[in-house]
Amino acid sequence: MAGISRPRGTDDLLPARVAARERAVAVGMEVAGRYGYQRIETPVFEATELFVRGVGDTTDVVNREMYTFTDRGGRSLTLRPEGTAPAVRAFWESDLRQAPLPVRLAYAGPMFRYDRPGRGRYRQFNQFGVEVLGDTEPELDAEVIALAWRWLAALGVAGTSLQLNSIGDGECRPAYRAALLDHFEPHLAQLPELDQARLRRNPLRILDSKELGSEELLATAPRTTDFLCSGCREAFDRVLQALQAYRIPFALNPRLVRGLDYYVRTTFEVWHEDLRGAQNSLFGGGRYDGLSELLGYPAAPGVGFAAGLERVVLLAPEAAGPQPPVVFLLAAQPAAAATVIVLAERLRERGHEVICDPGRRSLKAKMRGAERSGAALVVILGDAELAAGTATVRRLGDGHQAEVAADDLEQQLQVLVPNWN
RNA sequence: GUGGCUAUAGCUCAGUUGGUUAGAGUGCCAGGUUGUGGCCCUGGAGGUCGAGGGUUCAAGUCCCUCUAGCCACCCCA
Repeated sequence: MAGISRPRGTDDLLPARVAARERAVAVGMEVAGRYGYQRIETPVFEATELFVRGVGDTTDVVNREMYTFTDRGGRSLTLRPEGTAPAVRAFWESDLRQAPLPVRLAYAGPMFRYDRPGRGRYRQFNQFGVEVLGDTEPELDAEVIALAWRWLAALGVAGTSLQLNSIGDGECRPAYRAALLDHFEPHLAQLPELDQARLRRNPLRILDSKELGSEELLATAPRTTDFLCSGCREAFDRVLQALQAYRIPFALNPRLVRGLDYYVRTTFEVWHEDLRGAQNSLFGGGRYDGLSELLGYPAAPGVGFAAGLERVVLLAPEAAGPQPPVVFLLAAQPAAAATVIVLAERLRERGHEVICDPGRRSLKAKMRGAERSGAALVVILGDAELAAGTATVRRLGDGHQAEVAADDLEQQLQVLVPNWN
């Protein structure tokens, strides 16, 4: 087809899919509200520096996936690739910092990453996420996970598994990193090229390698959880205990490392069996106690998660909720057109959903239109009704039909459809 | 960013070894006598066969480039 098509990796949402996504967000905000989280919105673009410093300049997100541009004032701006760094910035720039800690926040909105598109992966995608700022209590990690878990349950998403790990902090991670390097270094030459590069750039990343040549070495590699310092060890134990109290099943996954640099201690992802291969991650998150300082602010520990709404919606069963009854008002003859419009407006003012067809098409065509619109009732006005001051009301479905006084239309409609609201 | 597969009406797809005006189902519009939907019947609109080049007497069918989607990798949501 000629003409201009939408940019790669973007999508037009038709009414049914808009409704599905809005439902996912609404349910998420409702569940979050029950845990005391309040919604915020931050700009879609931010200073580029916010992500370079927050997410980390060794990450793919920053290296090659950012939509960065210079505005007319010479500032380098970036369409946000994630929501955590903006939330921390907003915390410090607003009076949230004076609120009692911890601050519990929820957000939803579009994110942008210049990645190669595929099923469940878009260049503009939507996330729902929460952040808890200003507190290091490990039970908060479990709270965030619980909230996310309940959200999926409320949407009817089944077949998920919670993958959990602790990657330590500034105190114990250097020792672990050294042990990891010791383990792989003697065999460096035999490793696939990709994994050699990983060891150089970001050693932890080798843990989620899927390269065949590394399998054996990975199986015997040291585990993050064996190197935790006492602080991290105790915190992780408390997370596990809290999750048990929440009755949330989890799978310990010592090879779960996350791609963003700011994570410490708890990391987690939720996987789904039907999302094959690369895009099996429904959402991910973790603790990021050092992020605030990376951004140049005072310390503010935090924990949170972000979920990909496109992937969640892909797995959520259709919610075919009860549709409000719709009235279809039509003119049988041109003379009734004005009256049809007047009556339609009167019903709309009272909150009813009304489709109006005062045009010149045949009655038969209009009736077919009414049928296909999904309306519950048709109101017909023509020469006969005008002369008598009445309206003909027909119930689609069973074909019941009645003549009612036009002035009394709304009340008569309620009689014909008992559960009218 | 790497490799592979795919691309024909709004949608789902046919289209035989390259050969006349490219089809079906569904959807859409209109009719089947005068003011009535669903079922049925009939008719109509709608495609520069993703875009651009090339080979050939002849290309939807073969070749190249580009674009987009899907799969695997990379990475993540």
